[in-house]
Amino acid sequence: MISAGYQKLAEFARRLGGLTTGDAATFAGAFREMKVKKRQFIIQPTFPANHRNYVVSGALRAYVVGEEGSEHTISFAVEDWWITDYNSYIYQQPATMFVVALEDSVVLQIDYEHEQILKQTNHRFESLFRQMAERGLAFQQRRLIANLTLSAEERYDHFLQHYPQIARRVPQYALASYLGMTTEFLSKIRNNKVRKKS
Amino acid sequence: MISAGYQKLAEFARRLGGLTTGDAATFAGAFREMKVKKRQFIIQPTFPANHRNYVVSGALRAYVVGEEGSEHTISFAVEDWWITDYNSYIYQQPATMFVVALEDSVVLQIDYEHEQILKQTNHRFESLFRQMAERGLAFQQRRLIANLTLSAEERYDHFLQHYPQIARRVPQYALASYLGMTTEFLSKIRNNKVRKKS
DNA sequence: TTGTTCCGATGAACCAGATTAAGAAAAACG
DNA sequence: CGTTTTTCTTAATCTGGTTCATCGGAACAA
Repeated sequence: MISAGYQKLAEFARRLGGLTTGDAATFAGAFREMKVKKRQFIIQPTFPANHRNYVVSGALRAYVVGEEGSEHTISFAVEDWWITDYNSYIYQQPATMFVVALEDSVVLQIDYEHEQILKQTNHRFESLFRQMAERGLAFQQRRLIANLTLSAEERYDHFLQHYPQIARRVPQYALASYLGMTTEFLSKIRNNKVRKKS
Repeated sequence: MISAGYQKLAEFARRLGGLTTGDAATFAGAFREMKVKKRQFIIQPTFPANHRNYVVSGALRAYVVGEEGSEHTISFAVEDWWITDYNSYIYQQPATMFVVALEDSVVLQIDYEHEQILKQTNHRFESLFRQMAERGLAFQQRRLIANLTLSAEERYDHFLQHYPQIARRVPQYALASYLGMTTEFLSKIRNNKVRKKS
């Protein structure tokens, strides 16, 4: 009996990559399951990020720490999302991010070498990874636009609109640092304590 | 006699994708050359971005226009770089960006359908596009970190360090809006008119 | 159960960077 | 060329968001 996690991942591969059931199973089979406790790290600076992680359940957060010690959230991942220090993973260089579990979670990990083999053995796997990267890139670009274009309050509203589940689920300090503002200010926005125009 | 532009693109494909000389020529052959005059647009909102553009010479700029009419530069592209409205291109939806030439330029364009055919016909082409997307994603992530982590002045210094040629080449208003600040403030930074700490 | 540590709320003082307005310099153009 | 348009500079003023400091509650450990 295959775990529910592997089935979710296989379904993901079938949906996005158009893989056959057999190929999807092969794909998922290259991953190994890992349980992560709340507050446990799966990626830390200095060490290279050796895995790409598919989230089966729970929630994780990637962040960097600035000069003065302030944390800046780079990404969240909940069920059916992916997370890693992408820059570290693809270039196989030391990570600059932390990736930590916000809740007890289950992830499926593939390591760099296995991923290379997968991509070489089947054109469709290669295509799947390409699509994941392209979607990630498009996502990042949309986020960048939001950051450049919107005010703090608008960024929060925008996030709420697009990811209401996540906004409710992650701690406020994590969301604030994702949106590029302080916890205090997000608190004020949430409680409507910000002077509005007119 | 093949134009110098096609040779540059073929060289790019050989270098990044590890293509044979023959494959690289096939790859480059799927593109068509286009001359773009300064101030000419190659992508505009409403129309879908039908092409991925490789810059042979010149410089281009992608930007969005916010509510109130302010421009925000999303990316620059000079020789040997790529540019398009990625979100529009991969999902084949109406563009939200403008892409305009900052100088008279020459670009090589491939349209969406031709790209799909390329990817299907040769695993190595698929792999090349995957790598381009991955690098783009890693690049975006580094930029996001810089935006979240650094002050306006630090962002400028950081950019200068990494892309001194571009900083000198593009108009100041374009650079300022790329770095997420006003032209006026960038002017102050450049002329050391910003109050420094101690 | 009682510390202890973490997390969010609130308010006052402060500041990095925006806005506004005007002119100077440089580039485009006929 | 000279003229027109675009780009850059400077300075005064203003503001969205930060910083700092304090408090209350919830989660957590022992």
